Amino acid sequence: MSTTPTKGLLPDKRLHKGADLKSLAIQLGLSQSTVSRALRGHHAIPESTRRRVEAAAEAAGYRPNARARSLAIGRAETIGLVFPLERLQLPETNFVDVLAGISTVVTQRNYSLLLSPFRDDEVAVLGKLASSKSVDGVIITRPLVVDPRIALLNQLGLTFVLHGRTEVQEPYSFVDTDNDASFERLTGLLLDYGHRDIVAVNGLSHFRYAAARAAAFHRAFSARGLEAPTEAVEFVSMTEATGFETAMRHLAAPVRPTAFVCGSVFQARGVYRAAAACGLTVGRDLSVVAHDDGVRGCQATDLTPALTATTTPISASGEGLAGMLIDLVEGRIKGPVGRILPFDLILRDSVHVVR
Amino acid sequence: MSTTPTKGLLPDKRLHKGADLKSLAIQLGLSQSTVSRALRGHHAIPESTRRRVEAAAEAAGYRPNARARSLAIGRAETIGLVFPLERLQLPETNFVDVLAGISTVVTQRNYSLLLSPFRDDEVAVLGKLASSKSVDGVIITRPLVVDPRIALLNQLGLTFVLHGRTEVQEPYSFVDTDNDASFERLTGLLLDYGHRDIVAVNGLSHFRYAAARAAAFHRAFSARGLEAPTEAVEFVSMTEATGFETAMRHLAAPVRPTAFVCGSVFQARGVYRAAAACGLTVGRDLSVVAHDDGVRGCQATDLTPALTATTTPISASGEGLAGMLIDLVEGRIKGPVGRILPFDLILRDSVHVVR
DNA sequence: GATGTTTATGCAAGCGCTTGCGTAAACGGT
DNA sequence: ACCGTTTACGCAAGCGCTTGCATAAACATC
Repeated sequence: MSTTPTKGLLPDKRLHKGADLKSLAIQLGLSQSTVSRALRGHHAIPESTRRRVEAAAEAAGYRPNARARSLAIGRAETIGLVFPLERLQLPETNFVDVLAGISTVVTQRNYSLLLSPFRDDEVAVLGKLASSKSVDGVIITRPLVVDPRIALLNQLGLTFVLHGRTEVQEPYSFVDTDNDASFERLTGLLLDYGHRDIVAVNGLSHFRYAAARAAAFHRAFSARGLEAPTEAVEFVSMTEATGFETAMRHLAAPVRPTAFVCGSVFQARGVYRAAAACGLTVGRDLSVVAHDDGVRGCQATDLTPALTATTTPISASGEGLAGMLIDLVEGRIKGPVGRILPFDLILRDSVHVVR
Repeated sequence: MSTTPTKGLLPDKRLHKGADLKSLAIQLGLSQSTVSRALRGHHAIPESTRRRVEAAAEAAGYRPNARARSLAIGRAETIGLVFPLERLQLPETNFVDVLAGISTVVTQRNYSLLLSPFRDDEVAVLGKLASSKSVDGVIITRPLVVDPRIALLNQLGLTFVLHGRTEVQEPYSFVDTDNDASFERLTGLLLDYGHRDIVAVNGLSHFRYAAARAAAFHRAFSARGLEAPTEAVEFVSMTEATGFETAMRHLAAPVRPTAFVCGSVFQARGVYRAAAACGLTVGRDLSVVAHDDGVRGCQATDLTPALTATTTPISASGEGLAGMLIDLVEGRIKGPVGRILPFDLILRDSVHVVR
């Protein structure tokens, strides 16, 4: 008879309440060490024993107590994702895709994912995560131009990976999309179509990506021996409303821009609305292009005319982040490392030629 | 001098690498027991000592090792959220709001949130969570009409809370929105406006909420001494496309329905499109109402005409779930308990009167 | 001053696992 | 038959915390 009482039919072995190592060892007439090693596929354990142990473990529905194991091996086999709670509350679904990518890889690699949202005090959350040792590493997001978290985390000795880049001396690992090139390409496209009075509807200037995009915007001009008009770059939030307002303001100016390059499809949608409000037809009287972060429910193709935009694999960046972080904590790779994901430019119908 | 070497300026105490209990105890000239108890605010520790210990802990940036603590107290102070990965990938942002609510409360109550997505084998995930003891309890979602997970979890002895309800004998705790009443109310509204040929665009029939809504739909008829037309309830997925198809099919039938009651704004949007395709004006030739789960980027007010719909506090259900689960695992309440969140009906312009 | 009661603190045994080191048995070579 | 070498496994010491049970000092009681 088995030591685990069988209540009724057990359609699945996983239904057993898990026993512990000790009971399993006793039941097998082996020591805990041997059982543990057999289960971990240690060498020095003959194939025959391993099989026997594995069978028994399977039958008993045994799984090592994760907390005890963590304590013993000194790793949690868990990574944390630290983010402002609002990223789950705003319309910006972008983050959710990243999250999907992260959790895919984390699960694949047999890790756990700890969600650590914060309202204001990210530093406190990071400190807590580090000192309570509940995770082996963290993913942080939305870097500022010069981001203080890099120094903090290095000092805390907490392994981390940044989603994006930042302009600091300290070493850090990251995964980012190629914002810079994307924006340069979009701007270049407009310039090559003859546009000169171009307005960049950019993100908020304290975020590094926005700063980078502004620089890229200007680079596109200089690469062609041109100079961007003054006050051509607007640093505003990533919403439809700001896209609308910004566009309205510029369309009412004495020198009306002929094109807008936007940081997101949301903003582009606002620009479309402004165009309509001004009696302009996008793709004929006004050109609009954008960087498309693949936001759900707000696709470049949903607009009329369909929006010419660059596109990046959002959930792939989540996968990249998680994979890199796990490699880092397991010591499979040595940081700092960085990875920049490419973008695609998809030409649609929102750009017209200026003669 | 302090035992923690100070590297440069420390703008924040949280920057210290956390020491452990032992060092802290030695440094204070106390035993680990006393320090531990002082930190936990145990009685039998005089105020003076407590202060001294707390100050030292704060200064050293001490936080108990979560894994060791878990092991010792036998609880993980962590709850799990088990869900199909696709819920993060589909346009359905509903789930994200629930998640936001959950993480808010989890954080507030000083717990951690473990995300456990699965691709196919939810049973395996639950079994693993249970036997590896990595969480104190789990939140499960999307109940079937008769959901086998209830029995499974009860057998595994894993505390859980269900988001929704199911028709099983076994005890379970849950938080749900008042689907039944909501659908009955919507249907009743249409009936009271004189509609009789009403089509319910419902969710897939294996989900309990869809079954409940179908029943509610019929209840509304019988409450008025009426009978629903045959094949009035369509069990389809919650997308714009199925809303469109379903509506097109019915609008092409010999007896054309005068109203649709939809399970979500997505479906309603599809119905609107179908109406347009058939040259019908919603709110004049055709009535549409829906249950609004508050999906972002697809609001009842975004449609033209604005959609009459019921609305429920989605993130509140997340908060309810997390709060209930934690109360349960801490033994503050005894299960099973259930909570049904109310809905509001908001009248807009998508309903017309049939004489 | 002997006895009972608080009050303040420490000892040490876990929690369930991993792992360095030790050892007995089996093996191989000469 | 003797002595390395594997081979297969067990012992026991942790990992860092909590907590039941002691203990010692201080105080009150008669």
